Amino acid sequence: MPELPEVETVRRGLYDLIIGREIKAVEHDTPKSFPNAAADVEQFLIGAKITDVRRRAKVLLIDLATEYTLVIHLKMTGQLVFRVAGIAFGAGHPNDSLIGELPDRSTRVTFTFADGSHLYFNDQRKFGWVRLMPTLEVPNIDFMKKVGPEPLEHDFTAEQFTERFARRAKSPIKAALLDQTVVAGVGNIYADESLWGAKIHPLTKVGDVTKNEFKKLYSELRDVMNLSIEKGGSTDRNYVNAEGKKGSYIDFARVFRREGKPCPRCGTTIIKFKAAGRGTHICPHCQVLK
DNA sequence: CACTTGACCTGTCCGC
DNA sequence: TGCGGACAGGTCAAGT
Repeated sequence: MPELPEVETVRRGLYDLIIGREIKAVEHDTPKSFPNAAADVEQFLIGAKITDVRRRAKVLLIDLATEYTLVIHLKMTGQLVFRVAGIAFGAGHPNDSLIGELPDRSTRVTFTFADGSHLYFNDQRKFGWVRLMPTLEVPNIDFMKKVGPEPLEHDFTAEQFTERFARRAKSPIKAALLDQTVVAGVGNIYADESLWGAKIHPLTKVGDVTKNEFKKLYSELRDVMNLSIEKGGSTDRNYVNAEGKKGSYIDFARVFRREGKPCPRCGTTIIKFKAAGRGTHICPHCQVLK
């Protein structure tokens, strides 16, 4: 579910809500969602205060004063929702809330803070996970060692972006865009949206994408991700922010989940097919396979 | 090493 | 209404 803009939205929300809070207890319904040794939990999590909330690619990092970090991946259906004790943000709230009382049946991990508030990790499909590890070891995780640069960093240039694709010359551009070791944080929504913006067919071989097309793809990807962060991310099904509310980027999407509707640029009917193993949306007039 | 496919899970939607 | 199958925003491991 969540891609870079969604994870960043959760990060910003959590940053404002949980910094300085002290963890009093943790419960989980499945070891898969929280695969940590009880001794580590007792020593480095319980009683620890939260000092920072960071993000790298689609991974959330909640730093603790014990110099341990909660490393969290939401995968397809993960949610991290904060609730003040006794107050249900879901009930009686405007219709931007997707969930009601917590915990619910998808709640996998519950953190209870010393003041009685809670942080819930919900995950319908159980692909996601929360792991506790020393802060200094986080960069040594295989994923962190292999993951590509952050596309929204100010000093990340179009030239660097283009170079990252060089070794994937024979891949369809969409598969390479989704490859986290090329560039961090791109998922199915922003791959389709940025390829439409740059007028590139998703099955175009990387080696056939011109320098100018890469330049356009680079700026479209950054624009679409920045716009999404501004809109609080995309809620297609499950995604909610740290307060349990939906994001609205999907209302601004040009092709994603808009099959059968007109292309906003030329009016041609948008089609959906399978590319790189994923549902893929294009305008067949604007995006032509070379 | 580059590239593709299937697996991991649960829920929902669509066609019969 | 019931049931089987396809599909869902992400990685991994194992295959070629």
